Amino acid sequence: MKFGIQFEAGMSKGDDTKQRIIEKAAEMFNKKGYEGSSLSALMEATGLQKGGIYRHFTSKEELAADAFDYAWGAAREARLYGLDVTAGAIPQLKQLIANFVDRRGPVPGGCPLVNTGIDSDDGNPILRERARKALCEWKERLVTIITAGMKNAEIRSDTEPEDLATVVISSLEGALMMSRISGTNAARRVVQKHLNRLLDDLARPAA
Amino acid sequence: MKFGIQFEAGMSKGDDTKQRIIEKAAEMFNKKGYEGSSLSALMEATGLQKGGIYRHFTSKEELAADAFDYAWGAAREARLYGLDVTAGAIPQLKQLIANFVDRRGPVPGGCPLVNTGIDSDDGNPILRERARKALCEWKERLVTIITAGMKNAEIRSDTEPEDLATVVISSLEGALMMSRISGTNAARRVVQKHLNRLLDDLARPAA
Amino acid sequence: MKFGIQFEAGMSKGDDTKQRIIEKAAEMFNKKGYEGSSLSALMEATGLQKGGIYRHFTSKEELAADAFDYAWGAAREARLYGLDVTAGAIPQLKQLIANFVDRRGPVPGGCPLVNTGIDSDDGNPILRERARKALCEWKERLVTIITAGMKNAEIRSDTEPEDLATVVISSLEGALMMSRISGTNAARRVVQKHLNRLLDDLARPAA
Amino acid sequence: MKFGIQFEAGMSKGDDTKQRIIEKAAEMFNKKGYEGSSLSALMEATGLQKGGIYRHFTSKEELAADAFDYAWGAAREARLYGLDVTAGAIPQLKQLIANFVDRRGPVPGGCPLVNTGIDSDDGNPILRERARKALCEWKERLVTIITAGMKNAEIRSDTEPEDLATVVISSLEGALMMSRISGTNAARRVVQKHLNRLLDDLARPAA
DNA sequence: ACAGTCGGGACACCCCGTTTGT
DNA sequence: ACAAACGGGGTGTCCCGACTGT
Repeated sequence: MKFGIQFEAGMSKGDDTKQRIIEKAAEMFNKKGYEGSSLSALMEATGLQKGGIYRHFTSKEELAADAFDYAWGAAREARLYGLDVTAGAIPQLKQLIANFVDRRGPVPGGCPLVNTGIDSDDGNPILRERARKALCEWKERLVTIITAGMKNAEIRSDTEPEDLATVVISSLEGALMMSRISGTNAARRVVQKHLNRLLDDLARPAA
Repeated sequence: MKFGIQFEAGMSKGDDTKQRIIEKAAEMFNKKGYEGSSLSALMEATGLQKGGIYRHFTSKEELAADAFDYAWGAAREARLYGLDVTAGAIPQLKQLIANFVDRRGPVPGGCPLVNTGIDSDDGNPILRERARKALCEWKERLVTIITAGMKNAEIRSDTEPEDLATVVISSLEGALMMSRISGTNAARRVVQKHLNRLLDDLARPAA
Repeated sequence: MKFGIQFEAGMSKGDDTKQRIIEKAAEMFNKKGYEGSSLSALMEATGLQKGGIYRHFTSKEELAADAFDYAWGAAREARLYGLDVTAGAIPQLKQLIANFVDRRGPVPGGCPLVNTGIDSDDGNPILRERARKALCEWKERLVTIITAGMKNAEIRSDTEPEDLATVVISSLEGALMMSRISGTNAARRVVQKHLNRLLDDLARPAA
Repeated sequence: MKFGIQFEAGMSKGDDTKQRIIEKAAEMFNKKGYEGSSLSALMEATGLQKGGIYRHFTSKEELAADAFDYAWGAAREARLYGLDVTAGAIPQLKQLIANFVDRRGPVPGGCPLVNTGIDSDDGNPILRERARKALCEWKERLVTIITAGMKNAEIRSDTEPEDLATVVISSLEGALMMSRISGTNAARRVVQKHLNRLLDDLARPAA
């Protein structure tokens, strides 16, 4: 299964081309930002002409939106990898954290959510809205796991699911950012260790 | 006192103009990124013509570097506000966190460190290096506070100063980013609460 | 027949436009020099917009090179006009000189070879090289005629073909230059007379 | 003795500066042409600021005119070198030709007369006029020598002084141009030989 | 008076995202 | 899907006037 949005069967040649454009564009936008990505560069990357690109997208902004959906879908999938065969909320969260730290999304350039959110936080309301919604859904995903863990007494009952999800996401994304700036992945490891210990604390009954 | 880098006395008219350009540019770059900021927009913001701007900077990149120094200087100062009159490492850290959550730096558009780091993480090596160095010094600042707290037994001796600093920065910057994307400041409050509790734990003697 | 380089059949609309640009540019470059010719002026002359011009040339320098090829091709053709139906080396040379003196090349502004050579003799190595090669081929053309004349005893055997070609070209180009500066064509006539007498001398057997 | 136009005694510091500017400018204009020479480059070459230059000249065009006068004065002096101690019209002409071929004027970049004349032959009427007048005077100089040679029977009486001067100048300037384009000085030598033989012919009585 | 700073507009070349014919 | 053209905007540089301190 692909990322939901994308096609599965009956893909014509045009759809295939569109998908190829999206994949190349996703990488470019994720690495260079919206303004930093030019259609000329995309032409070279795809081997198409401008007209060939504009057949599939009415504007650069729409292309960027589709590219974001693809990139974020890929990133989300990578982060959820293996969760469906993991039992228990705490192990699932730990797995998710490990995925975040270790697995590189198929789209290089860092977390599409952060990149797009920051890149478009002035102007470009379409992208901004997509990033907002993606973040919201992503948090809900964590909340769902945490709530399930609380239901079956795996996680302390005085936990606030929303708050825990927020802390996990903040720490991870912040660590990813530090890693990118500093050029090392030390921050990711440190935060992983910290979060794992935090989860262990939550697993213990309240004192 | 200004941010150290900037002038105080003997400012000729030209220096004054240069400073005005930097301040406007810092805001623009912080909000729109490097590629998204055009000199034309800066012309309008400053009321100067191209020639008037290019007298003071040889290129957009140099201007961006100066603007970053200014913006980051302002942000750091805001985050360290009041720390010199606060006694104790733990109160200092809490004050720093509160500053981060509550005080808006004089340069709108989010944390210059994050913005610049992510914006320039491909290409633009000059900015990238400045962001890297700024992050490094910022972390060292926290490490210094933490180490001092451990020396006078205020903080548990089994704490790793580097790791704690990394966790604090990651969480805060990640929370800021979530706030920007979601449009609320809920994430900042949550992470503040979380970090304060963490610090309280570290203040207790090891069990 | 056009100037060899240019197209004759299968010209698409784009090629036609490109040719139009080249022709206008050739005149501008020949009259105003490389630095003195602006793209804006070319826009006006061609009726195209910036984008329409830059589709066909990646840079001003490339355009200048194409324009030189065109202008020189036209000039050379004008100078060789009628030579193919002229019998004998001496008459051919006289015809060539007359062409030089009387026929205006289709590209106004003087001899493209001289203009380009002098205009680009510092910097602009591409143009400089084209001018150098053009001059070399031009001289060879004269040498070929002279050598043929010597072979069939039309020209004295103690003639140095290279030297004679050099003298002819120097005198003609120098005269053209004097004409341009002084605003009259007296110099051209004088040099024509001089060269014709020189050729007559060479036609006579050595004393 | 300097070139007449320039100062000899009572030069204040300002005049000295002005002269320094002129010398640098003369070289730049001679090498790069009017449009290709920027005041910024001249600032760097002279070590002065814009204001420092514009104190002495009201515009770039006036500066170019003064620079031309200087460059041409220097070139003319070089070409006339030693003529005052040479006896006889034919030896004087040969000396002049030799000077042209061998002596490099103190201002690099080729013959200022040709450069300026061609560079300014559209637009820039001031420069154009100066070049025209300089060429006229230069030819008169040769005519004077030739006429004197005819008066004392050194040169054949059926010679047209104007025509001979035109031929000499055309050949020499044309040869200089060929040398510059081809990068060798072969053309200059060839034309020198040719002109010397021509002068020898004129020295013999008419047959 | 005069060297030098500062700023002003205009324009350079180049490239952008977009639309159109086909 | 492409080739062509369109406008407009990008950064950078130009030449020059006006102001500033000496």
